[in-house]
Amino acid sequence: MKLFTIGELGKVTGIHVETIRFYQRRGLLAEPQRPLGGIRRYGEAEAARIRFIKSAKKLGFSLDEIITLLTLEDGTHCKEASKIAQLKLIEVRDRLADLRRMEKTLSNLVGECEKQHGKICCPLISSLQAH
Amino acid sequence: MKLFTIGELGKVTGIHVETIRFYQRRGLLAEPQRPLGGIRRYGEAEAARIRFIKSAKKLGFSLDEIITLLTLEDGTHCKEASKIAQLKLIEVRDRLADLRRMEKTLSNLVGECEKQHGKICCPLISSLQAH
DNA sequence: CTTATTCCCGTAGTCAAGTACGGAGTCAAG
DNA sequence: CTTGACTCCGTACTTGACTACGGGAATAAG
Repeated sequence: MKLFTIGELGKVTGIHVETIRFYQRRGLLAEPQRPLGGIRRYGEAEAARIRFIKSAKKLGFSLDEIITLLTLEDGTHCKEASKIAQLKLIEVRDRLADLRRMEKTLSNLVGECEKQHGKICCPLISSLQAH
Repeated sequence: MKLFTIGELGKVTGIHVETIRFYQRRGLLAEPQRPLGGIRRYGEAEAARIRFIKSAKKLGFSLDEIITLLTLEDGTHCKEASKIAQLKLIEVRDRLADLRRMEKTLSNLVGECEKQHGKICCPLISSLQAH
């Protein structure tokens, strides 16, 4: 099992070292114990956690929401986890619907745009109307 | 065709008035001409545009990206629009894949969590692994 | 051993996206 | 025709999420 320094961790995840340290302060990531004044080492689990944060951010979740999502991972308090998961699931499905509409509209647009010269061709806004 | 004041527009869209004015300054929304020192009026089109901005934000797009998306709507310069749309489409599909994985994991979690007492039950992070 | 690189940690600065404020103008109800 | 709510506009403040800085410690390479 390979161990990284924080710099290497930053490199493999594509996240700035200072940002990783910021996530640690914000409680998204635990700081491994350092061997008596030495340097902390990180494993694949931490890298995975950071990649998860990265993806969730891209999907529009705030750091606070991501903290909530990450507590689901822990496997402790399953009952509450299930409740939170249900709520998050609703949000996720909502976003999925919006994204699907957007995807459809964009792909139509790409396909049709050049054919319909001079016509109003981009009903993107209406794609997200069914609030 | 009903016309709103900015306050009413804020109410029907659920967006703070100051935020609407901020969007106008940022160029996401045109300010309708005001009748000689009078008060501006807005229609359904503006409301739709704001709802679109709201949805796109929720999906993790920045205001600058949303400006780009909105230019697609205009119907002018179809060729460039098509190019931009293709790029955005890739992003959107990428997000869709992530969201689908998250959705699947969450719904599994909700279904399975209570059955598997005491087991580690929440492999949420791994759901976004296949970056 | 020295020197360069990287780590540690606290503090401060930046940027995007709002949100608040205050004074002057407008409008609709009574 | 006044009063209260709302608009307009500019400026300033706040929040979330980083990003940079600086001085001292640790480790790796020569």
